[in-house]
Amino acid sequence: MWAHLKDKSIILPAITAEEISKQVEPVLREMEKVGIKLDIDELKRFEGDIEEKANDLHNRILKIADCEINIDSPIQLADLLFKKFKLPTEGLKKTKTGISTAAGELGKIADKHEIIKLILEYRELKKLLTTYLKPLPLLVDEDGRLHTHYGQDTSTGRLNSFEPNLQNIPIKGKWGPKIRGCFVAQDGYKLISADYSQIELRVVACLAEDKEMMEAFNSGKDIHAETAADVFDIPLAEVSKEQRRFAKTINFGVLYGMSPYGLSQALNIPQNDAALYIAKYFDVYRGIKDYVNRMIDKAKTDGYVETLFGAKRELPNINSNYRVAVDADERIAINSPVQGTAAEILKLAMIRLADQLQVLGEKRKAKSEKPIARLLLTVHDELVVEAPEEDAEEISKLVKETMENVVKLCVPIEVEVGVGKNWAEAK
DNA sequence: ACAATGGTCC
DNA sequence: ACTCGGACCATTGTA
Repeated sequence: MWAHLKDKSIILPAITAEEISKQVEPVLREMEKVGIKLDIDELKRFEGDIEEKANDLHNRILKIADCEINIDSPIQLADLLFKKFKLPTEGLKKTKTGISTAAGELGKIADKHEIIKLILEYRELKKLLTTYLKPLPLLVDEDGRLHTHYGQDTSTGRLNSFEPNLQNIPIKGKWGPKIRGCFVAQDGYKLISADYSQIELRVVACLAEDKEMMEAFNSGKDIHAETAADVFDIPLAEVSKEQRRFAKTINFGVLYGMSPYGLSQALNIPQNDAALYIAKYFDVYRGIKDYVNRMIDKAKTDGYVETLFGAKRELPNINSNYRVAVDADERIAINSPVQGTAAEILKLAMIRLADQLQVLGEKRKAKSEKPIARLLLTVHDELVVEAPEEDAEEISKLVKETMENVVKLCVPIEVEVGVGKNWAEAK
């Protein structure tokens, strides 16, 4: 499917998707066994702080509600907001059971009643408590380390993490970095975080062989600003914050098979405007437009699409009579090769890195008893490594080099590395 | 036990 | 009326 790419600037190792999955397997098992240290004392302190705040919010909400409802029940909450308080439901999404109380919907009526802000804040804290702060300490071993399990049974080839999932540890908001900061290096060690910069956009630029997007990656540092300049047809220096934000959303939207409606929702603009931006985007990035059409055609003809290393994704509904099902499969056809190829690049990097760290460990064995650097975590486009303090800077360079050179695409692959005592600091 | 709802991450 | 890719997990409420 991608054979035509391979005789150009792209250089891929001779390995199949199947073989990548097989070879990454022992790497995953070792990472599970090693685990990552959790600073339980620190986590408990945050738990106490947040529990107190959540309780306070809970009390204030019930006082305003002036009745005994369960705030955690969307049904009861909707009754309170839309029946008792008669808040406007116009423009709010509906669910099978009534009016949606999802954060995005409540945000739309946040200025209609003081209780909304309290509910949103309560929800945020409750989430942190029940999903992270309370359960995680129960799962650490006698050495204070947390051992996730990694799987590969996803539809795109990405890795998944469970019991516990360490791929959705908070990072945003006031508390995110504090919680991530509780994932720490063991004594005498540092954590190295290395993440691919815009890997999926770089991949699609290459799969699509889009001249303009390749140029953006080759020339500029800030791809979203470059895209804004291209789409709004202005010099890079004149791109406003707003325009960059738009461009960023469109760039992401492309990877997901965005519709005018989806973009209008994401940007909170009229659907007509969104349609115009998309049209302009595809006008500028002709190659991307062609890629989208090629993937849909391919799916309709063959019933599947595939990644750069040949992992297939079946699309059983692509020729169905139900438009929603067809639309859904079309979006998958657009996204899967991109997401899947990015996943393959990361897994390949893990295989290579594990290998190099192994070699390094053997060399060092003579001099020191200390285990050398070890791979701890993988989060889709990021790797977390634990290395002896004195080696951390050197190892971080090795990690970066390895990740950047595991394949050669038509645009440079860039990896951002950071070193720190904990996961938050390393990012 | 399971569906529905909601929320965290990339 | 509804709509954007891929995961995991908590809670409610029903079966």
